[in-house]
Amino acid sequence: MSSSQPFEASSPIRGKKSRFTYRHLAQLAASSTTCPLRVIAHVDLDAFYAQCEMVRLNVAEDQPLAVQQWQGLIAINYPARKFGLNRHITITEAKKLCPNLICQHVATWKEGDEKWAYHDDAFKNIATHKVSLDPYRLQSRTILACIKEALPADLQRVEKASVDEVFMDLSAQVHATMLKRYPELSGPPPYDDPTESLPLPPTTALDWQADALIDLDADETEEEDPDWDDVAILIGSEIVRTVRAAVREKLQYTCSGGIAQNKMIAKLGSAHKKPNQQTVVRNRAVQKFLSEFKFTKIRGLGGKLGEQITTAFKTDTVNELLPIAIQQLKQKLGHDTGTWVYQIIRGIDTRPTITTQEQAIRWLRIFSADIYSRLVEEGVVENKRRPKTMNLHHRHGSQTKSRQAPISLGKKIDEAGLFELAKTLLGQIMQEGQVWPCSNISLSVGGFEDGIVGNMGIGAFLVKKDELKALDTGPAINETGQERPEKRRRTEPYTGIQRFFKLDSTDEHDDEFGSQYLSGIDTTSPENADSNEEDKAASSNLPCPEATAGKTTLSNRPPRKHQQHITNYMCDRCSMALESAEALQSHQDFHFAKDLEDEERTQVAPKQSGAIPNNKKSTGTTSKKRGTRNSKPEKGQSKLAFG
DNA sequence: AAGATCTGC
DNA sequence: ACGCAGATCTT
Repeated sequence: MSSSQPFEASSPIRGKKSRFTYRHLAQLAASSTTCPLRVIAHVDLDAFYAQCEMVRLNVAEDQPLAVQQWQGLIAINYPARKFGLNRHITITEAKKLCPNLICQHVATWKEGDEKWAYHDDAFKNIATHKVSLDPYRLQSRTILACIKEALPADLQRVEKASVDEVFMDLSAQVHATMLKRYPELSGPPPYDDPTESLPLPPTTALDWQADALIDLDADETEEEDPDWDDVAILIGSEIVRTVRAAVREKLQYTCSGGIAQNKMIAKLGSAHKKPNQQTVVRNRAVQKFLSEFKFTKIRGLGGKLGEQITTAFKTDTVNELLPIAIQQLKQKLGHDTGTWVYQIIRGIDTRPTITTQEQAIRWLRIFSADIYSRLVEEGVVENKRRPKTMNLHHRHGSQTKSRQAPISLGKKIDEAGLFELAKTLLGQIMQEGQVWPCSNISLSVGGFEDGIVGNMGIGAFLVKKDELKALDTGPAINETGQERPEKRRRTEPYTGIQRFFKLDSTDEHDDEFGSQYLSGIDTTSPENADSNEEDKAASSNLPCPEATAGKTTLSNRPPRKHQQHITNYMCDRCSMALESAEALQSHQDFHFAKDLEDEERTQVAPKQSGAIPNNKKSTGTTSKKRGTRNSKPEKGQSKLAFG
């Protein structure tokens, strides 16, 4: 239990203002990922496989039980853990330590059977049986449905993170509850100015009930009045308690919860006290909470990257990593990874998502221009090389989708054509189910072929789309009835396994294709290179048969190498890309100020804002301005940052 | 699309 | 420390 005391009721301190504004409140309603009031919960089933078996076999709650897979144990319930059992001991050791233990083998498919079943003798039939985890997946689905049922249909945002974990963005629901409980928040902001501070919450004691409450950071005191983020997270905690009670009552399962401002902290929170408890990590407690961890506990740092950091900085604790300057981190880990680590150990795990089709299309315009400029460098204009397919990747929560399409033969490749094709692919992705908010969208072209110098004349423009598509995969004859040049045909993927020419491959060296393939464009250009010498050596002068543009990288994973990283912060109003959340915020405030000015001048609220750099009707203009990859983008303009 | 590798459980 | 599955990366 927490050692902290509950808040004392006291009168509001006059003259003090909330740190939050009406804009923040509106962002909360919209579940904006950058909202400082945001409430995220992580719910984790306790020893999940073991609980599944307990429920299935209807054994007593305090009965020690382990789930067996061949000769090993893959799950131990909490009663059994009291006997010192863990996943790495043998069955015999386990039984010795806990004679009363139930060892239940997982279900298996028996050779020839039509369905999996629980076989008593499975553990000695490893040769003829195959493990089935289907029972757990089925339970997982039932539990997820139960969780969703416990939340308001119109405000819920539930994301399945794994078979036994769920993230919930409670922001919208918390917002609704706040308005109900504190009617003073419902009114319009003073002067209709969303940058106005909210009134402070009344300082009646916040009732944290039985939650494990993480102590506040050293420089914070409980005596200070709570602000709205404390209220929001408290409401979130109430919701989580309700959800857990529903799962417990309807399905018998216990789970643990973490409530915090972002996914990373929420997940650490749910693991903090188990089983059957929930932990609240208030914003004012994040630093203290985090500093006590080994950073290898943080998602994404458990593996090679964590090892790399440990080696580089001779520590595995968050505390000792905190004083390391961001430049140092960048130097040892690369620009993107360094930046990510710097932020993640400070509990910062929030990047904006793409929330509308319009916003996605604005990115696609940028990506198309970027890819086109790379293609120009590749000699696409001179028909030296030509990509055959375009691929659009998309991510919504944990769900990813991708669509690809052939790039019409015969047609000249240009920026507008690429953009149109990209939009078509986006349309296809949007046709099936939930799409927004989207945490990752990326565009690539691939399947490069060397110089097509055949007679691809005016006839190409007279062929319908569908016919072109057929030609793409069909016989090696072009639309004018001519056979394709020999060189072209030889690069077709006959086998279904893709093969690539080296960029600089020649007729004499065709047989080497694929040997030096590198996925993703080499972004380690000299002027932007990070100081990882090994990487530089590996990537310089290597062929780049695939051009990828655009990653709005998922915030809860470290960035990857060899992937171009595009500034994630784009203004909704004018498509301008900014370097940071702070920059975006002040940029938007600029819009706001300008709107007010305009309003005063004209007395009529103009809906249109000022500059729209990327929405000019001719994409050609912007692409010229952006120029080739060698020209550094101007500050404040749409900008590509290279990792 | 298929195989390889990484990661977490 | 092992076996498995899902995600991500490579080809």
